[in-house]
Amino acid sequence: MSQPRKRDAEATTERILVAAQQTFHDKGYDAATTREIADRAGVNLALITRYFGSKRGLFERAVLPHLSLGWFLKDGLQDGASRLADFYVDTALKGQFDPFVVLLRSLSSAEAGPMLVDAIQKQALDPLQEAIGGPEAEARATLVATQLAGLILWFRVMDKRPRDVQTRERLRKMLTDHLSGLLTPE
Amino acid sequence: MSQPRKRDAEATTERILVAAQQTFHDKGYDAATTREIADRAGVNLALITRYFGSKRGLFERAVLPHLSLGWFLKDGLQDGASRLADFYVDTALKGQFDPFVVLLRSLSSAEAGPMLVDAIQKQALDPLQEAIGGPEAEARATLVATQLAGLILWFRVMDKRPRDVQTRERLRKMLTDHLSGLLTPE
DNA sequence: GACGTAAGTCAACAAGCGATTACATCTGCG
DNA sequence: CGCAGATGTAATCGCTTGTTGACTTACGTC
Repeated sequence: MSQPRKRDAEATTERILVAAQQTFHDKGYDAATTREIADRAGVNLALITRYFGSKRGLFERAVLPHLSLGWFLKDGLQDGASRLADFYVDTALKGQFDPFVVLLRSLSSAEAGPMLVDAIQKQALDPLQEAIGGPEAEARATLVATQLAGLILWFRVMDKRPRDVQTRERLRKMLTDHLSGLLTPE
Repeated sequence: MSQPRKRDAEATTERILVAAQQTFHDKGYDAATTREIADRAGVNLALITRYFGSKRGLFERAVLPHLSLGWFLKDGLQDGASRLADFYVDTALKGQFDPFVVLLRSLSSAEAGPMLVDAIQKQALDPLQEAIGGPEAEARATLVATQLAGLILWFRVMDKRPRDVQTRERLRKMLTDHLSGLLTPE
């Protein structure tokens, strides 16, 4: 059994990364302060600069790599519509780290905004468009992306997820139909 | 001919309001500084406090009253789908004041966020839901709102409006069909 | 033309921010 | 053991922010 070392750079960077994800999720890039991240990690403020160079460097490692849509695309587009609808309407994530929520809460940031826009294009939209294929791919991918972005905004950022199950069930069904028509040419 | 007065409180407040709309549109609530607003208005910084009490007071008068969907709902829902699609896909507003863009860029703000969420519910979503009517009204209104919010995000905040007219035309048509199905029960 | 008040100006404050510095302490290795 | 480098700490720097209060200037009235 390896005794947990009192000084362990690897464990410390990991604690900082997790604290950073939580804090960026809750506040967005600008409003999240390095002091709060350090406090949540139970770590001295200066260690953020030491291990990640800057607040920006921390953001690049804590958030940017997770913007991929790979978890969805890797299983192909069959059943894609219902899988997306289930995940975004039925699944209630209580404040858990979601990189797309970070994106929505960091749009106004002059520093983080451009990074995020670039990352989501390359990691999410381009692959989705390619997976759809055909001459209408761009239009279809845009509608899928904007519909999902709006739902994340509504449910997870503005916290307006419908209370009653019946409404959610109607929503899930309508959304499934809509996405299904968009993902697979009829 | 009334000579423009050198000292005119009414004109000054108006200049501040316009400058505030532009600045909040470009930067969101937190990132917009009172100094930049004052500069854009060609006005002394302290006048913002004098006329509006605080940055928050200025925001409440410059942005909140414009979140209504009245411009759309007043003509009823017939042709509503194509009117919305035209406006959000075809119309290219170059950085002009759009209160919904301000909302998207101010989500992370602890001060402005709650105000905006509350205002959009009462001024936009509730009226839309009532206009649609029927047992499915909430689900339908939610899908309309999230689809439009996503488009505003994509086109006007992230600046990802498709370049070529053909893609936009496809997009406009698909969106019209989709919204049409949502706004009027089939 | 003096004068009171509305309109506008100026310098400064306290608070919070990211980043840096100099110092203390622990750990692994010879 | 003894020491060099890795790891952690505390204090502080320079900067920007919203807000404030005292000051100055212009306008309308008599």
